[in-house]
Amino acid sequence: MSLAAERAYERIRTGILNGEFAPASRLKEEELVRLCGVSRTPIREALGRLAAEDYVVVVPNQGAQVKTWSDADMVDLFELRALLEGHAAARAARLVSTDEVRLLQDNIAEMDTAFASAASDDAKTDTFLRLNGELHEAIWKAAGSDRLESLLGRLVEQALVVRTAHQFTLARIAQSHQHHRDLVEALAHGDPLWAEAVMRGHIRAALKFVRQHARRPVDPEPR
Amino acid sequence: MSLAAERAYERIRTGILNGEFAPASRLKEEELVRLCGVSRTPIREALGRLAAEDYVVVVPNQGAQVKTWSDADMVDLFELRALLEGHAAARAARLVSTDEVRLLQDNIAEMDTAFASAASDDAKTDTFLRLNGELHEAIWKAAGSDRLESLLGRLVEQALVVRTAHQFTLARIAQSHQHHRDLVEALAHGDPLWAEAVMRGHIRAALKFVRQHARRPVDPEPR
DNA sequence: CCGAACAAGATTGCATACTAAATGACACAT
DNA sequence: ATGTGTCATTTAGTATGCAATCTTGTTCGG
Repeated sequence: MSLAAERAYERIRTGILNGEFAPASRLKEEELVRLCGVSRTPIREALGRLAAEDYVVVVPNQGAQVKTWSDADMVDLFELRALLEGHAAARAARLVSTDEVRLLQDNIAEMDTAFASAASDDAKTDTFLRLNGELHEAIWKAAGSDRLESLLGRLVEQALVVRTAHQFTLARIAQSHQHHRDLVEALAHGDPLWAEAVMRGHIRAALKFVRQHARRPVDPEPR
Repeated sequence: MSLAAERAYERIRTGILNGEFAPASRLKEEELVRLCGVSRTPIREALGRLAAEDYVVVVPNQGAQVKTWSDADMVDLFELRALLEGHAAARAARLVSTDEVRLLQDNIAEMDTAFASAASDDAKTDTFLRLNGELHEAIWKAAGSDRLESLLGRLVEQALVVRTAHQFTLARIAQSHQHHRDLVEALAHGDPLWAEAVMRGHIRAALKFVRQHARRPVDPEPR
């Protein structure tokens, strides 16, 4: 996908992730033309890709709508994540190199530092979100399966759609950070069963958090 | 995706699955225009979707190529299948209805009949392939997760790309059929662990078969 | 007052023309 | 003879126009 289409894709995707386009809101092509500064052809290409990645649904002759996720969808999503990220953690425990372990330990240490600092809670949350993403991605990569890595990338991004609606508490971050600490310890020991168990627990805790703080499901926009 | 694009998609996809377009062969848009009888716009839409589903790779400004799968890719694919189909079988064992069990038992019985008949080996293979597909899909559906179902659909179709290269022996079909029989028994008993174990073994046996009969990987077409 | 049919407007689907990029062949220099 | 630069050809990327379809507001009949 080249320049114009790529730009449109990024722009629309970002808009969905940060809530600029509400769930179930309709995405009209002409509207997006004005927004992205490209013509309808690359817009359509971008929408097709977003549909393939489950960000939007495209109904023939009716255009695209931002996809809505039911509570059951979320449970499904996190169950799959637990299964696949657990699997990835187990594989990573077998395959991870000492260099990669060192990077993971650095990640933990950096978060420890951020906790100890005098920064605002928001700053700590931002740091956590960044380090969280880096740590998970490092584990996917260490699992040594391109397919698993890309599958997880997509699944997790879909979970991010709802995250904007949540406030992270420091307690929640501390809990998550402890999981990460356990995870890295399991990986450093090369213990697949341990790593898998911790990862599954980690994801299920995230699900519980999301469900507790869930917004009501949004009704489709009337046409 | 609407009429023209849908037709182009089906046409190209079928061509890839049945070997008309060899792995690594280049798919030029004008060529496909003549073949599918639609203009370039829906062709591009179809190629985009095929790329999202990993049938082809699209390099910007260089067009589309039929994707090639390395041996390691295949191992990866079947490992994921074992994990996810095992998971689906376990869920299905908990959720399956008596009606669905009856349909699965009918499926087994129909294959028994086909085995006992005087039909040619090819006819038996065709029947097996159909019933095999129906049985697996029934289990995915019984697992009660739309996301899992669609994920498995895509994963398994990718495995089909290599299947055209293989001759099924009657012995291989009989082995697979016995797995199916065990699977249905486990589901009828509502035993998730049993169902999952059988399914995992079933998929790993399929991997062994594919690898034993694998063609050499194809080099990308020179440009 | 409600519902169905219709018509005007809006929006998507598809084709095509134009632009930009990459490939390949040929000539030239080394 | 081989490597390199240039240019023609091929192919992909994008914009736009027209046709087909859907949406919606309105009117007419019940």
